[in-house]
Amino acid sequence: MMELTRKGEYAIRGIIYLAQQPPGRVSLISEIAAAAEVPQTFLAKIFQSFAKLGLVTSSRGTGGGFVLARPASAITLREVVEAVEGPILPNRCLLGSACDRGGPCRVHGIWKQVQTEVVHILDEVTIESLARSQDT
Amino acid sequence: MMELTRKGEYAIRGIIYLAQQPPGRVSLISEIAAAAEVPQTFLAKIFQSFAKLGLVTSSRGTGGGFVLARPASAITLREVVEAVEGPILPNRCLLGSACDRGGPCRVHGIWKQVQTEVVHILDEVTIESLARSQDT
DNA sequence: CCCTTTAGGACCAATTTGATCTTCTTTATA
DNA sequence: TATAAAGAAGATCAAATTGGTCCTAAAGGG
Repeated sequence: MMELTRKGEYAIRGIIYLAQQPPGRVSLISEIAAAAEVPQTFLAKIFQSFAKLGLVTSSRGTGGGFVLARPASAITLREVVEAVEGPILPNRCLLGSACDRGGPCRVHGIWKQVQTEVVHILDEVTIESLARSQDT
Repeated sequence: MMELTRKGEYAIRGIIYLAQQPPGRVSLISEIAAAAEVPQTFLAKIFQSFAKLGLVTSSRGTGGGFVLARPASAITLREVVEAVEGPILPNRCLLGSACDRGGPCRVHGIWKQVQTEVVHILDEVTIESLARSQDT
C-alpha cells in the first residue's frame, strides 16, 4: 500500500542530479536521463511537469536544457513528489466532505491525520539535503 | 498519491459492520454486503482474506457465516488495511536494502520515516473505536 | 534557414483494479 | 442420507492506471 510509482522515483533521481550541478549550469534531458538511469522520453515528460509548476526552468534550442528555478534548498521533496504523483491523499474522501453516504465516514479523521503527517515529513526534506547526502 | 483502493474501503466498511453486531452473532456475507453497500462477491473475497489472517472466523453450511475472531478492540485498522492492500510500503526499496544501484538510496531513510509514522497511526486505531464513532 | 533542444499530444503494452461466474467443499437438518 | 445453505477457490473479464514510445510542432542559436 501507498507505493511511490516509477514516475516518482525517476522524478526524485532526476532533480537530485540537477541539484548536484554547479548552480546555473544548464543540463540536457539526455544527460540527466543517462546519469539518473531513466528512460529519456519518460523523464522528459516528468521535467515538463516540473517546468509547469516552476520547479525548473527550461530553454529550447542550442544551449538549451534545464536548470533549477530556485535554490535546491528551497525545493522540497513534497513538491517534487506531488508534481508527478498528484496530491498526497490517502483516501479519496479527503477531497469532498460527504463520503459515507451522508456525512463524513468514520475513518475520515484518521486519513486526515495520515495525510498531515506524511505531508509534514516530506515538507521538511529539501532537494539540497538529498543531493548532499551520502557523498562520503 | 498513496490512495486506498475500493478493496480497502470495502474491507473497513465490512468489518465495522461485523463489529457492530452483538458479540458472537454470525453474519452472512450477503447481509454484510447489503449493509455496507458493497458488491457481495467482491466482499466475499475480502472476508476470505480476513479469515486466512485470523481476523474473522468463518463457518460453512446452514447457520454459517462470519464472526470476529477477536474482540473489536483487539483488531487494528492497520491489520484490516494490510490484510487486503498488503504491507504499508511507501517505496519498494524498503523491502530490499540496495536500491540505488549499490547501497541504499538517498530517500531511503525518508520513506522509512513515512512508513513508521503511518503504521503507528493505523496501529492506534481499533475497529471497536471506529464502530462506536459517530453514533450520536 | 538549418540544427538543436524542449513541448505536447497520440498512441501502445503491461499491470493492477474491480469485479463476476462457476465449481467445489463443508455443515446442519429434515 | 438427501438436500439445501453457506463459504472457498479459481478462472475469467472489463476498465483504469502505469510505464513507456513516437511523432510533430515550436523555439532559439549560428
